Amino acid sequence: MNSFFKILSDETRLRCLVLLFEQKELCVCELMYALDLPQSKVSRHLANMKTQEIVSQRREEQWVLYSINSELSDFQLDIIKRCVTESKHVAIFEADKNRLLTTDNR
Amino acid sequence: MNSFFKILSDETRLRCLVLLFEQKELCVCELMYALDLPQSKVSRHLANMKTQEIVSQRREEQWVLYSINSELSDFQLDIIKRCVTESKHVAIFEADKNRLLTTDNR
DNA sequence: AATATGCATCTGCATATCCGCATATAAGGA
DNA sequence: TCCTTATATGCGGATATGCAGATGCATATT
Repeated sequence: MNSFFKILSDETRLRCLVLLFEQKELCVCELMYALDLPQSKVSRHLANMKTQEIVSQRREEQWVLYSINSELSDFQLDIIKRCVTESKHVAIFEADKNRLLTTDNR
Repeated sequence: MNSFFKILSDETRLRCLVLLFEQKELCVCELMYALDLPQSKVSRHLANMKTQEIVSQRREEQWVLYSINSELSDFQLDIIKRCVTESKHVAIFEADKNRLLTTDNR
């Protein structure tokens, strides 16, 4: 149970999850633009979450699309949903969403 | 937001919070019996959570009674509640509760 | 072929976190 | 005052975590 919170305890990972929850699928480059963070940093955290089976990957042409793992437990999903709700009152998350919408999609 | 998850990401702290949520107030020695962990470890994590204003303290004679801070945000409280629900399906948390009930109260 | 792009991974480093042990402090009672 | 119990904390060591930058590699694109 606490290992799931370890994932959420890093700001970068939490920001990724909030975006992924709302957007279904995002590639690494979309996430790095939205979060305004270096590619290696974003990629590393996604890899981490993939290992912990919090997100899934699928390749489409040159992009790797990440999404929330559809097999998360109700518990995990409830917590993420609650974070998404909460994120609407938190500036950094709103800024992420704005940047995401104003980038050319890939 | 993620700093709250950092608190929950440690198993000892999470176990403390689940017990505190259900029992209103517990002293350090009750918690160390329930969790079966050394006093310094329990005390240190409680001090940590007090600094982060997740729990409160009050002294009663020789005991220091800890409780969930009554000023937590709805968000924080929702998450903890969800953990308490989840904990009913997780062995280690149930074991904690059993030990707590079978110790002489202080 | 040469170049660009998207992504993953390794290295080296700094810092944070957690722990046990020993000791300090505080309250209560003999 | 001395002892016991309850709690807090300083210290040192082990481990974990996070980061930037470089590199590798596969797949476009020209």
